[in-house]
Amino acid sequence: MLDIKLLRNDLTGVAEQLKKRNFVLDTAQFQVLEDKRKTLQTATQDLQNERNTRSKSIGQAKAKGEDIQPLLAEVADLGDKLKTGEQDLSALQSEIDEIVMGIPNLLQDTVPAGKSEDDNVEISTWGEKTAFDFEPKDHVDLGAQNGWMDFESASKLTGSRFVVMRDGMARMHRALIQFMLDTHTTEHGYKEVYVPYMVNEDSLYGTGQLPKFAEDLFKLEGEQNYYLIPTAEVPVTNLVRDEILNADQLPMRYTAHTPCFRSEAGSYGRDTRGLIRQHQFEKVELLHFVKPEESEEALETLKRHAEIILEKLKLPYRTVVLCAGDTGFSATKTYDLEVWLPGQQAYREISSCSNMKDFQARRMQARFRNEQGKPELLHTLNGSGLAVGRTLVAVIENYQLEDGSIRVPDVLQPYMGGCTKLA
RNA sequence: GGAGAAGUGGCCGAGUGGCCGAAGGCGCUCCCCUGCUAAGGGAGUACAUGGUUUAUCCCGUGUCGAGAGUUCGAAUCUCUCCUUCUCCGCCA
Repeated sequence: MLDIKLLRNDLTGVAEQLKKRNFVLDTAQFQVLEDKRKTLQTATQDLQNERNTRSKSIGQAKAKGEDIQPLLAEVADLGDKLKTGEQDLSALQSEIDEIVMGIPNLLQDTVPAGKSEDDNVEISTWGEKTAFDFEPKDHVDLGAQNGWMDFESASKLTGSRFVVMRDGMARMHRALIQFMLDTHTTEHGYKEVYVPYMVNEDSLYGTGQLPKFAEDLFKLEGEQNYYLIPTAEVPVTNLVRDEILNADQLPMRYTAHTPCFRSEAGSYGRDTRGLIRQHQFEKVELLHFVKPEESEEALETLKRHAEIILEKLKLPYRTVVLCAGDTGFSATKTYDLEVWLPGQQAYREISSCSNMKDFQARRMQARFRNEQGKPELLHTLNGSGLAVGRTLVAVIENYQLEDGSIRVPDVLQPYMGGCTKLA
């Protein structure tokens, strides 16, 4: 969430900046609620003050053995007045909170204008689009051999947008996870964490999936109100919720492999073929917790760590910076890595790296002790390093041979017992 | 799942209705003393938030696991919930 003080002091400025996102902030409504809040809060606190002062004098009088009956009579009607005041204030406060929680983050100046993904700006490319002297197949056709990728069985077991993988494909999928984690922990300085795949509502509020994006989540039945995680970002970022870290603990870098569960409501008909858009997929996530002045550079570092995975796998890709209209709710700036898929003759998103600055930290009260010894909100960043299922798609499409067999990338061979080819 | 105990500041820990935002200790910061080391003395040190402020200061409000209640007044009493620990049971 945004800083409420910023909204109070510069409401029109904030509204102006949000236009870049096509987000319309009802400033008049906010102003009215804020004015009411100010009056009501001051009045209520005055009443509380009066109650406290009087109660104190009753205590003192009683201690001296004086008659407190007259004093009690004076306070008689205070309680009711106070109660209504407190209730009204808390109702008003929730109304304001709901509005503030629904406001997206402000964008960095370097984010290009634009409405949709068509306006994203390419900033770099790596590798040549893989050339074939035959007609390359897409991953669904390649995966159909030997039952490597079996969508029919998955739909029998569960439904659409799931997959069963077998044999070498399942092994390569697992190898990718190990390879990514090992690279990040041994070469990029990340700490590996294992976290719950179900989280409570507080965690989802902390990272911003709630209250606005509940329809994207799988909620479990039962009394606990747990949700399946849509990304490791949720449990890992919430590790610092309500914590005050020492400055020397920053920067903190975590990597985690988790499955991710997404309802994909609203994406009916999109990417229905193959592995691209599933209800359940694996992801290796990268997270940084940093001091505010370090976060913009940290985004470059994090993005680079994700790029290196693609380069080690020798997969051609490009990096784009998302335009204003395509940048996610909590982010100030996002880079997407898009890998080349010969089967689709297109670049497809395989990693998304974002700097949330203090937007999540404020919701979570995630802080560190600064040089003055005062708690200060830290900045959070996260990115995929990488989405495993889509990486598998990229590997098999780019490494396919004419007979449908698939070469194993050099860096994966040690993770597959030296296997060099899936056939 | 059954029985019991407990949750207080960065940490440990006292506190059973008013003088408690909270003793004491540890840690940390500043100062003094001490010609190394070791040790000693003094002061300060929770968070959020409202008013005011560039910021501090100041004044107020809220917060002792969470929520509700009793009361003029709750860390303290009552209820519900959550979490942790111990013992028993079950179990990958």
